[in-house]
Amino acid sequence: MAAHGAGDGVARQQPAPAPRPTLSLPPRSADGSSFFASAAEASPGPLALAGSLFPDAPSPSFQGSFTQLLVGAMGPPAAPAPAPPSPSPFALPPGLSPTALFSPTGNFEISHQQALAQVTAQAVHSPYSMVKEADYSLPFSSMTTSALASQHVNSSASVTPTQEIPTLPSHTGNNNIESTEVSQGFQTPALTIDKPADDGYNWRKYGQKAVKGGDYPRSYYKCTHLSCPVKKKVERSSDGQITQIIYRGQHNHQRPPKRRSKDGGSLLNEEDVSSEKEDASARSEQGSQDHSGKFEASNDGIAGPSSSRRGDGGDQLSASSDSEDEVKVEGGDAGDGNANKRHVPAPAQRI
DNA sequence: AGCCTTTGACCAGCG
DNA sequence: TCGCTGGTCAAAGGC
Repeated sequence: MAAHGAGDGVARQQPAPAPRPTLSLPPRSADGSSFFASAAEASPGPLALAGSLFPDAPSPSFQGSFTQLLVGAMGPPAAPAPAPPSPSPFALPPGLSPTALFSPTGNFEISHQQALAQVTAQAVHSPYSMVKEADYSLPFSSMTTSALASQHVNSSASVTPTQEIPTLPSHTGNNNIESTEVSQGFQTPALTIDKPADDGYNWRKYGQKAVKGGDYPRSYYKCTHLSCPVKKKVERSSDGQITQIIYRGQHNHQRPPKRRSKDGGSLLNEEDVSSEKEDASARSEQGSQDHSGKFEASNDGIAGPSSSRRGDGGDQLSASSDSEDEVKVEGGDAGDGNANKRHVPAPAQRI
């Protein structure tokens, strides 16, 4: 109720033509019914998934931009570590040492600061730590990088790529995909930009709502690509910093070719090109990770004036699976950076 | 001119 | 069955 505001100046009259299908994406998206998971088949599992995420993470291109991210995985001292199936559920990118994120045992060995330090250093390349929500509930002690990141970020404020991880290829051939959420925890920049994450895709915000558990409104974004079903939810902290990003679905297209690299400068060129190539091939095997693996810092994730945002036409997936993948990305900075649910009493009220 | 963001309302699922 | 919450739609406005 409160959230749903009561009166608005816009008296929205609905002719109520026809009951809209739950997920039906209007004209823009063709099938709106379910999130495809074609890629799902290809994905071996979280591990592979993660691994594929950062295939070539360490790339010079990153330097300029991604500063933040990462760290999310560092949890408070006593991480529950529900004993995941395997010691380290996630394959980290070459450049990133696992220890920075998790200890082999599942516990976090390093202290915040340490981790931070390492992470920071490495974060530049690969920011993520993925956690399967289902498996763990890592309380991300946020803050960590944020401060740090913020510094970096500040320099390139407008560029802040925030977190990326477009859509994981899918999470694996999981059986219970229903609500499986892979959460990747990493911190986000202290930046407060509207564009939550520039993963190279263009997103359109289609909604915002104050969720109960969260203090702040959660924003809903859709990939603007024609028939791309990918959506993402972005939660922010009081500062406006992104605390969590949940990707849902997989891109059935490649990243938009052109992306202005204003500040970040280096992002796409090389990667883009190569990524596209890889994409094609990779897609068959991995789904759509390619993008995931690359972090591009571009400031215009969404409103990129330059390229034609829509209509690349790349839809080939047969969207036919109901598996919805949700990938969580946490960027926290809020003190509570709790991964899954933070119990925040006050449901932020929207002004 | 077109796209994106904002924002209230509607709808469905769940407890 | 009712109420709550989350998710999505769609009009209006802005860039």
